[in-house]
Amino acid sequence: MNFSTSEENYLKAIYHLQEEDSTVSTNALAEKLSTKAASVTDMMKKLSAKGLLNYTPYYGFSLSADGKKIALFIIRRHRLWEFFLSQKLGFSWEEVHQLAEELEHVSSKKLIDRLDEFLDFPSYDPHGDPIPDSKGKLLPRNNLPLALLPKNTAAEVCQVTNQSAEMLELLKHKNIGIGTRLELKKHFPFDQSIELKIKTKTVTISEQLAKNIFVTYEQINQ
Amino acid sequence: MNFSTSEENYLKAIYHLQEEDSTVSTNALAEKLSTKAASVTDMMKKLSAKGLLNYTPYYGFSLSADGKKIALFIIRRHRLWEFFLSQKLGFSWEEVHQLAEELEHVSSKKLIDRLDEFLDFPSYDPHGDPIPDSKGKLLPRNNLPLALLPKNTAAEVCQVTNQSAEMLELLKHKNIGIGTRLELKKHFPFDQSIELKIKTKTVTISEQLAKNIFVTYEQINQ
DNA sequence: CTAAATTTTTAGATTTGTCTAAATTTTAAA
DNA sequence: TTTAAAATTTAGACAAATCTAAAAATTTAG
Repeated sequence: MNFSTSEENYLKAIYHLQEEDSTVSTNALAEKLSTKAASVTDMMKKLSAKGLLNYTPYYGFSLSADGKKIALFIIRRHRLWEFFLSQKLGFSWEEVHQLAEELEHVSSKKLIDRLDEFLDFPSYDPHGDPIPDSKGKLLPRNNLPLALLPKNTAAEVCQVTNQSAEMLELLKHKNIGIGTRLELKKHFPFDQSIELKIKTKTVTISEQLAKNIFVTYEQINQ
Repeated sequence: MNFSTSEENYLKAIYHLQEEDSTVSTNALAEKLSTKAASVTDMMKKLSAKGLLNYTPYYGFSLSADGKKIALFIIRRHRLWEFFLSQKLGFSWEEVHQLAEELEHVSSKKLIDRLDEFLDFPSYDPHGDPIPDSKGKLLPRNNLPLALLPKNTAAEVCQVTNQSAEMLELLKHKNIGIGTRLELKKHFPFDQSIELKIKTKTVTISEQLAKNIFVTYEQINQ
């Protein structure tokens, strides 16, 4: 099935509002989408009829299993484009979102899967939000300050706080960005500096820099 | 000014039809866009009112200077995306067009200029059609079989005829694709093989392969 | 537990892009 | 040069997505 840009925007907005509250109200959605309550009601009838929503008039709505699946694919497209714009085209994190809002509606699955591959299957977008994989699965967001990463464990940079020009310059020089895969090798108590392995190289990072870098790694099944 | 997807498609179609005939008829445009003559007339009134067309009812239409400029920017977006899809995501030349039809309507100038830079400012798309530069200028299309390129002249691969898997495998091995910059160094009459310089490397090409590769180079101002 | 306030839905209108069918204009042919 | 054929435009309708204003349902407060 194919959806209009407008339908997709509604599905995505409902998904995000559901992260806060399991049921979404007409007004909340209208505000999120900068539209009017009456327009929301109209669209809710439409999405309900397509089986994407659980909707009881006057009592709010939530995504059905189908609706949730579609929302995750839209979010996948959005976040992969954000990653591309940031990593490959050098856009700043503020610019990336608006552009991805447009690109996300190009819906070819093959295109998105190829883009994913081209980007080396990143798990997190430039804002540190997880990117659903090609089956719609999301990694849990378990961001960890780099300094707390267990040693010799494959991890991925998923968020970088502080976006000052100075810090970005330093990160660029060290070839570290969102999606960079690394391992923590050594930790020196004297100045809290750490040594990382990135691909085959060894890189040293100061305490100040490490504080601003967050990583995730595959948790061992418990 | 901003244009709807539909307006953009009309402008682009008129531009292409004008390459054949300087004036475009309602029916020709309707057929090109798989729509009805009445819809075309409606849109022509709209584009006329915006000053993008020269339009005399019953006598066809042509793009105004403004309309042409906009059409060229849309074509720029289309062809840069085609180049990206082919070179970076590995799509075949048949698949590329349909996907670019959607991507071309994302209209941020900054995005397209960055994409252009990322792709290293290619002059030709995967079909060998010239890509307008950021000012809307098109290189003339002066495709030349690789074997006829003057020696020691910087040139760019702009078209590859024959898309058999075997040939693509060979091209890939030799790191040759649309946009590859090269110079002809030597030509051996014995077997008509040629030697090229690509970046800093020397590459040998058989007569059969050379026949399928077309290049352009900057003509000296005459 | 009623009445006011709030939220949501309905009714009816608007815009964009499209369509069919009818009317008009141009072109071509006898 | 008149008339039939072809091309184009106009008129009127429709679907999608939106809006405003009014009506209906729910919530909250006294």
